[in-house]
Amino acid sequence: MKKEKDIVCDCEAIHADIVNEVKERMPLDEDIYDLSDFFKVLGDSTRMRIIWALDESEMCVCDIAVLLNMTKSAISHQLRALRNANLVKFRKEGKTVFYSLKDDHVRDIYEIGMEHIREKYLGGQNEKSI
Amino acid sequence: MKKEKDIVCDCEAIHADIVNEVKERMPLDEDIYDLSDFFKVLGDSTRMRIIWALDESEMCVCDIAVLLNMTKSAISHQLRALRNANLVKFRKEGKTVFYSLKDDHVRDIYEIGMEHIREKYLGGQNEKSI
DNA sequence: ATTATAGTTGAATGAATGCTCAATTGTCAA
DNA sequence: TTGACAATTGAGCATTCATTCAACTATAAT
Repeated sequence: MKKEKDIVCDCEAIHADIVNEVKERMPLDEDIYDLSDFFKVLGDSTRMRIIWALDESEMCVCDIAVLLNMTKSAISHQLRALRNANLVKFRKEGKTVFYSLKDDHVRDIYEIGMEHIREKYLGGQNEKSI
Repeated sequence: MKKEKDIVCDCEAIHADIVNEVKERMPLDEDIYDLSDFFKVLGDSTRMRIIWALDESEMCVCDIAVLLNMTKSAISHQLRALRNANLVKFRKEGKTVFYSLKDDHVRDIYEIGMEHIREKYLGGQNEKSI
């Protein structure tokens, strides 16, 4: 543990007024952590493919594994992450477990994400010399 | 044309019809990677705090470092990630570099994120898995 | 009970990643 | 030029994380 008095930063605030003002408005660390943890779940291509697939249709673990050409174990691990993030729900039917998206938040979110991605290339602010 | 020979999964598709149907609708891998990479940038608490701070006010690297109690180097590294993700822009003024948010997408995105987080605890029927 | 299948879990491993440290660039002022 | 400061960069290190592997549970059929 570090002592509170330790100066972590190797500089002084250049604009102390702005820093202090922003500091007062900063949200709780807990909220920041929750939010970034949530996005962290979306920040993996395997989980994103699972989400995309479940947005098309409810599917069992085996189906997803075949679809994505991965092992059931790998899929199951990632489904747990999605469950913990409250992004998917499931129902059991015999030996089979069917997963599906929990709500429409995910759809909204990756639509905005795609919008941003597209603008990144359309707006071509740099290195797009046409 | 594709044989099912190169299947890595340790199982057969239980519902082949659904799998094939979803497979046709799956987006390009490249789009999936771009999208998950985008969310990956938001999936870190330091970067999320920077974004939140820049949403309040334009700031220089040193200000952000003091605000978050981190080194300029650490902040600079993360700002580069945010630049690469097209989330922030900057302007130089002498030795100082001022960063700010590039557009309103970020705001929209973390508002939806917060909405999801809140519902997670309100509706929370997800129990701990042992 | 035995066998088979669907799914989960924990440990291990290799890759990805965030921060630190040291060196460097670029700018301003004596 | 010299020194100081803002900022960037690359290497090294420690931690995190996704996948693999093996073992395990649970359900169904014979």
